[in-house]
Amino acid sequence: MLKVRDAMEIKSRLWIEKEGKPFIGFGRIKLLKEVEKTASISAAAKTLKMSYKKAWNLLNDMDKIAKQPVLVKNVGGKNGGGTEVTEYGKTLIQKFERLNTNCIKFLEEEFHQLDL
Amino acid sequence: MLKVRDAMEIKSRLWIEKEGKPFIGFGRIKLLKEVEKTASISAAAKTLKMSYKKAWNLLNDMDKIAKQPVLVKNVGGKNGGGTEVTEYGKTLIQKFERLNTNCIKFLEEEFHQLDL
DNA sequence: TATCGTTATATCTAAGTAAATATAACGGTT
DNA sequence: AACCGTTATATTTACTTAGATATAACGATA
Repeated sequence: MLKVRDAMEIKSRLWIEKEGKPFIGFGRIKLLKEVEKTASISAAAKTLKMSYKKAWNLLNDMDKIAKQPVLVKNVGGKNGGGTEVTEYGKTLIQKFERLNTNCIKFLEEEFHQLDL
Repeated sequence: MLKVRDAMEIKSRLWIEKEGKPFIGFGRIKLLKEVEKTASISAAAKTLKMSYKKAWNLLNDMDKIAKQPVLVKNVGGKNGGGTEVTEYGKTLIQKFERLNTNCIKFLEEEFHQLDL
């Protein structure tokens, strides 16, 4: 017998590492998307209610690990500068989100034919 | 062109919640397996280098959430007592580990046909 | 050359979490 | 009844991590 409403739900988090160090994951992709939208690290940090330092650290670590540049940062100049997400960075967002979506779908299917 | 050795690797963590509260996940299942092996919370905590309190809390929370008892705890008596994992608890271990294995396999396949 | 908002970076403070410590309760065994 | 090793629980301490704060560097623009 199947229950109509089962409060149990499967959750998952996935991320990609390079040599044991985190490269991209849920939080970094969310941040990267916000940078893409605002073209600014500080603005992205603000909307995500995250300190600028933390955002900068996350993005910088990611950029150092990536085989191609993820960000183009401009210091000074018009409006103080800003940060753009490269085409490579945009593909990272797309690929990670697709992977995550597929994983969730897979897990939902597997989980629903389980009785805990 | 495919690289022979790509240091990038996909990682995942999955867990099951009930009404927003964690039910079982990587750490709890690992602990539960150790309790099954040693028939003792304190012994399991010691081998996993975890404080008894933390182990007890994790197991107790899990047990409270489960629809059936996961543990049979004996206080006092021969050897001070001990803790046994119920048949239901054993099925939880099996099902979670199978789910996790399947998920990893799925992600590996998806990930390997990705170029980051 | 003064201004502005950003990136870049260090340092200090706070908070949340884990760990350590202590102690009570328990009930077969001796 | 005393002992033992466990479960059960509270309280205190330590630590790691996150957050706040401060400040320098930058370079187009006016």
